[in-house]
Amino acid sequence: MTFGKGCHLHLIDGSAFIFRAFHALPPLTRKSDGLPIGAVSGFCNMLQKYVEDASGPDAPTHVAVIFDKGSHTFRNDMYDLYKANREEMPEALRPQMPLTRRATEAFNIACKELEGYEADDIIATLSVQARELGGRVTIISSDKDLMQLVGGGVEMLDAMKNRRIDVDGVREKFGVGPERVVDVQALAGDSVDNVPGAPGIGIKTAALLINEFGDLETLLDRAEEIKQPKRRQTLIEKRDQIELSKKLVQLDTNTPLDFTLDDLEVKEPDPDVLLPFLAEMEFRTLSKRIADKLGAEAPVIADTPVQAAGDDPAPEAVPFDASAYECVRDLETLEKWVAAIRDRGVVAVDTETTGLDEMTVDLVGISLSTAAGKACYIPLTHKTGASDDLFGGATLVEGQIPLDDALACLKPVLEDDAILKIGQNMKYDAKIFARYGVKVAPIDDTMLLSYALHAGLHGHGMDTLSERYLGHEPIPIKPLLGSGKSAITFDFVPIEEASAYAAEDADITWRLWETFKPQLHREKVTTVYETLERPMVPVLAEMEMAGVKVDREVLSRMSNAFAQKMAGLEAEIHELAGETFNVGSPKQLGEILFDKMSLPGGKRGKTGAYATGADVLEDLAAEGHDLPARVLDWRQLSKLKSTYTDALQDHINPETGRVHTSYIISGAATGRLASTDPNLQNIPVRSEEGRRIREAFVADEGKLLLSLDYSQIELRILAHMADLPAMKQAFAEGQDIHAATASEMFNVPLDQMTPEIRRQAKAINFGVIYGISGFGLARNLRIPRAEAQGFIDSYFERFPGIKDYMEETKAFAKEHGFVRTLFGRRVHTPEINAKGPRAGFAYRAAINAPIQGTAADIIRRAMIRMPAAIADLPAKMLLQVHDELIFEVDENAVDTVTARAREVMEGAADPAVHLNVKLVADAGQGRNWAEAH
DNA sequence: CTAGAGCGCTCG
DNA sequence: GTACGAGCGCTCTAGC
Repeated sequence: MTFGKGCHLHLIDGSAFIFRAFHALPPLTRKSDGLPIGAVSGFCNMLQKYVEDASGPDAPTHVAVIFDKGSHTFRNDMYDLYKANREEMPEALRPQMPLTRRATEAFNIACKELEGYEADDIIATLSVQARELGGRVTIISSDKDLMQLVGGGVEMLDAMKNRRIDVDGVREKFGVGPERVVDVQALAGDSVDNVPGAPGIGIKTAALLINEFGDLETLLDRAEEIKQPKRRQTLIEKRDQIELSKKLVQLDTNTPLDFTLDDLEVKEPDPDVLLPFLAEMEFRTLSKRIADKLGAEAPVIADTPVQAAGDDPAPEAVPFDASAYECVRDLETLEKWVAAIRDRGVVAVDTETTGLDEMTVDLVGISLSTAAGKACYIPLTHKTGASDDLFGGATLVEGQIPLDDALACLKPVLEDDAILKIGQNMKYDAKIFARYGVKVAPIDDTMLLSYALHAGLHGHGMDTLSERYLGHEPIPIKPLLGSGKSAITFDFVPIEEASAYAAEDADITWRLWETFKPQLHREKVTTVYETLERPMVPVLAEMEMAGVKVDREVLSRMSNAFAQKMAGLEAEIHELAGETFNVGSPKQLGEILFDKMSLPGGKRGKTGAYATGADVLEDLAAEGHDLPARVLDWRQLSKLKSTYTDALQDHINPETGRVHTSYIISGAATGRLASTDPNLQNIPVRSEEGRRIREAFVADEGKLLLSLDYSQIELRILAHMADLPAMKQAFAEGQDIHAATASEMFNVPLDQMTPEIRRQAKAINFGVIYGISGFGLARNLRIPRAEAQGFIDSYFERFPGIKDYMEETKAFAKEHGFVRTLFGRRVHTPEINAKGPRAGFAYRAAINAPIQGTAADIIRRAMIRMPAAIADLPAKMLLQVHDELIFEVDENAVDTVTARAREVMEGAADPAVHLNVKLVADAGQGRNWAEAH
């Protein structure tokens, strides 16, 4: 059939399909030989789904899958940095690229690519040709670069979200019509493709400008007329760069194709070609399904696994469907769910609450899921009426199971040892349930599964995971709750909407569990998950619920004292400046220092503002300038007041009189915890004035605070891992490690050590842990770079194991894309093979991660064993600060607890790892944290 | 008013 | 252009 009026051309962006498939699926391999095949599998499934969906009245008459070919295109000739910061193709994906071409042909769909051109250019050319012949075009892609083609019978279809994008859709995305999209892109640039654009101008501003001036050329010609000085300057100065950007984003509609639209006519797949291909790939489920469709016999695929048995197949994709969720509004229905859970032995659980602070919020509803697509929501305390009316304006919505009845019904399964409860960030839900008298156990946590598998690759929030691994964008909570002043709490969300949202969360959690759990074995992180991640949940939940007592009076007094001092300093600063300004504004301060007073060294950062960091001000103060010296004092007080004495008071729980932080288990890529709301891991200690904040952290009456901290744990780990005999011996002899290092490096006997030499050695020791560089050390010690490099060279000479460790670690990271701690924790370093400064960052992070991560593993092991070790004593573990644990202990039991805790901490590496350096924990005690430290 | 970016500072 | 890993408060700007 000749292409013409009435024809409908579908153009599929093949690369997008492949990458989507690759990232959405676990790393599947072909059973017979282990060839990575996940992307091909996903690609075939997507093609199959496409073919099924594409039938019907709006079916295409012509279709092609378009691929990129080669990494060098004509755009690189215009701009050699085009797509320069693209990550390299993952190793597992490379061999799959040709297979996806074969797959396309096996489905009997035209498969097109052209050396030196991107798929987008071919798509552009074909779209224009089809339009000129009076046909319609649907581009199956979500790539915004293709939006310039929309209009005049050309539309886009985002296959993942199943959303059509027409001219209005483009307008929504870019603020201009398709014909002006390239103008907006030329201004806004694109960090993914490394299109420079105009710095400081994003899509919103670009659209505004284009709409005002009509098009890019007019805008650039009349740039003088722009009112905002910064924009005007940017557009005038960066004109060449903007014009180049336009050429980069403008698609080529005249690519030299060696085929015509007529060649793309839709053809039925040939079973004799397609089925053998699927058999070769060993896609059992898919070949069966397609064989049924084509009315042919499914090919027999031999089952010759090379991998361990118990290797689960990828979960079959069940589409997300909110209408399939059940809203449970009576006890009989809930009992049916409970029976189903008992039958299944496992359930995904999620709670909905009135806020985010587990210690104060109320339970609003519970959702459950027992299979992909099968989920329910149990509304419990949804209300209606005025949410701010404290006098009964809000009333409970009818048709909800009474809270106590529902909990009584669920409690037996939630506490049943034989039933696994899955959650996403289960610590949150477990704490909520605990407050309602339900002790949830045993558990799995999809957030922690992802963390064990993917630390360093991406975040582990549900939205990220769902989009990445399920290809599904969860219902956002924003539209339900609103924002700002008008925001409501979840109990005022209508049950219908709440139900769809909440049940979906449980459904997603279930599917993530199905996706991740089988991968633990394959990726060899089962032990990490089971001994370092999951057991942290109950331990941290206990610590967080215990909280630490904070004396409001102490903070309040300090706050007043700080305020007075600050007022005095502020007056002095204004006096010295000769005008009043906001001392807290780095921008205004910079202008005073470097413009008005013309002090030396005014360096501007990337936003054009002067840098006024402590290092800059210290240099100026050292030259005898009073104003920067006063500002430094003011800043210190300001920090202490706002972040600590003031903000901390707001975190005192009125019921407990204590501060309950929240630890994020998957917060740091290295295995460290992070503390939030409030962060109790950065309470001041280094300055005398700051340290006094710790006096406000107190023990309850009759008790003391006890602190144990690992002495030099990271250097000890380094000495072990890099095998540094001199350092190991110094530790064995209990020497001052920095002095010993200095002695070794500078040939100074210990009894002649000076503080200055020791200080330098200390800086170098830390530098090594951080992935040392001459530049970094020079800046830290404020010495010339060459001198710093000399220090490093002699360090490497005296401790040759260091160099080997660094080289081996780097090589391992480059080969595998991750590094490991002594306990097997993986920390991914995806940028290690990048180009430019990013590689440097990745390299230093790779050096540091095994050291910092091993220390994190060790204290986690100690924390997990601690509750049992002190169970019979009147003591509670309250806080962790990376290498320190803080307890609250009855006065008369302090010595016993110290001994027990020390034993656990010092033996925490055993028996999994035998360190050839001993671990030492120092202890301190007192009425408050300042005394105990 | 609200959201987000950037800066600066706190800790191990 | 750089030391590694985090969280949070303030200012400033853009946009509703």
